[in-house]
Amino acid sequence: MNKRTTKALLTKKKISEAALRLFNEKSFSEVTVDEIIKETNTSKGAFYTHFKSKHDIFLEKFKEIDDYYVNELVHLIAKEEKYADRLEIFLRLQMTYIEKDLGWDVIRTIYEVELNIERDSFFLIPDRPLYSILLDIFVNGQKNEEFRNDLSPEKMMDICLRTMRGILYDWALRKANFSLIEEHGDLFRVMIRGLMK
Amino acid sequence: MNKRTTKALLTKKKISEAALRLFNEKSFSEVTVDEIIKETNTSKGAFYTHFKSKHDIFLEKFKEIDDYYVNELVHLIAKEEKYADRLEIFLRLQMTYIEKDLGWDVIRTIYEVELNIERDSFFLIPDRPLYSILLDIFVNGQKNEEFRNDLSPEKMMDICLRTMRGILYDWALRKANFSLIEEHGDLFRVMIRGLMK
DNA sequence: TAATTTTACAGACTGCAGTCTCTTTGTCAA
DNA sequence: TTGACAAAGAGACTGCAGTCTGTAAAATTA
Repeated sequence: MNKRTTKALLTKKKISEAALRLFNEKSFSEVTVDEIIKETNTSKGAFYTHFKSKHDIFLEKFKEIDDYYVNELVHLIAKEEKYADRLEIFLRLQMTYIEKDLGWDVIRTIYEVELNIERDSFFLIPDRPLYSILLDIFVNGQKNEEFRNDLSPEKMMDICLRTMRGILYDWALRKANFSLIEEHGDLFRVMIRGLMK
Repeated sequence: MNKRTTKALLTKKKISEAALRLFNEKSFSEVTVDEIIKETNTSKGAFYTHFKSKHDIFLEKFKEIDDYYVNELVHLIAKEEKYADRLEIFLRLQMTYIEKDLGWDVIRTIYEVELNIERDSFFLIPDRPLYSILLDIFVNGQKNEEFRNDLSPEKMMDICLRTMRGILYDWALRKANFSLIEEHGDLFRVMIRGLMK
């Protein structure tokens, strides 16, 4: 780690922290890049050497949190015997995390940005830990004779992901005017019932 | 209808038609407002007296199509005896219409724009015919003892809408790299199974 | 029919994300 | 040590959606 890299990393950190703080104080769309660089005494050049876009700075942090948190969840569900229970608890913890820690504006922004054509998608990265956790549940839940086996585990994971995206999209759309924690259960229980033997 | 109004309506139509043609030729995001007004020999002033935004011109047409088509669907499903069958057929026809007639870019654009905070949402308008059709199915399907009755029809409609949004969001996200017509069945059958007695 | 008001429209202007070019300064090979 | 190179950063510039102000002509009122 030489002098130049150290300084560069510091600049990146400075920009990232200021930006995230501002996103939090206002909302993502109300913060401008000019504001961020003014606040940090940097420049457009500095900003765009470190981040591909204004969204990128946001997604980078999100990835970090997402990975960390999802990995934590694995341990919390591992003690459940039934995979259907693991799934239910996992989904509940996810929704709780999203509602309490991430919040509405974060989800709204991510779901909006993911549909931008120019940018590369985060949801489509195949090795998100979220995907392997779900797949594991369905593979083993089928072996355990809990889930139907006329659908492949991959198919079931797709169904589950689409259902999650549906409620999260709706939550973002409605500006969080219902509680994810309270309402996710109805939808997911219907889905799980449809997936069981 | 006086002279001024007639001319204004003509201008609006001219802009709308040119814009929709261009959106179709390229894609929504590749067409600029400047291009539209140049093509139609009009001006920013003209454009923005008739449309609230570039998205608006698009949504206006979409509403029209949506209403027309959804109203048509009512008749096509009315002959089915079982409400669960009505629901399944309705969903299949919807997905077919979306995949064949609307296309991926239209759905992508709408789902993206709906998450914009500044604009008023189309999905949240309570009297979309889509909503009354679904509600009718659940109300009568419950009376008919087909669907479970520990969930209100409104709740069931929410579940159904969220599931639809989930698959459509995913389809838009994946740039239509799977066929809605072929794949919607797995998801919706799981949902319907979860909703049945 | 003259005076006043309204409105469709023209086009200059603003705000913002993102790009491009140029400069400075640290790094590395000889 | 020095000369070539690379990479961090500065800031002017571009492209685009949307706003603002001014104007001509139609509609309305007197």
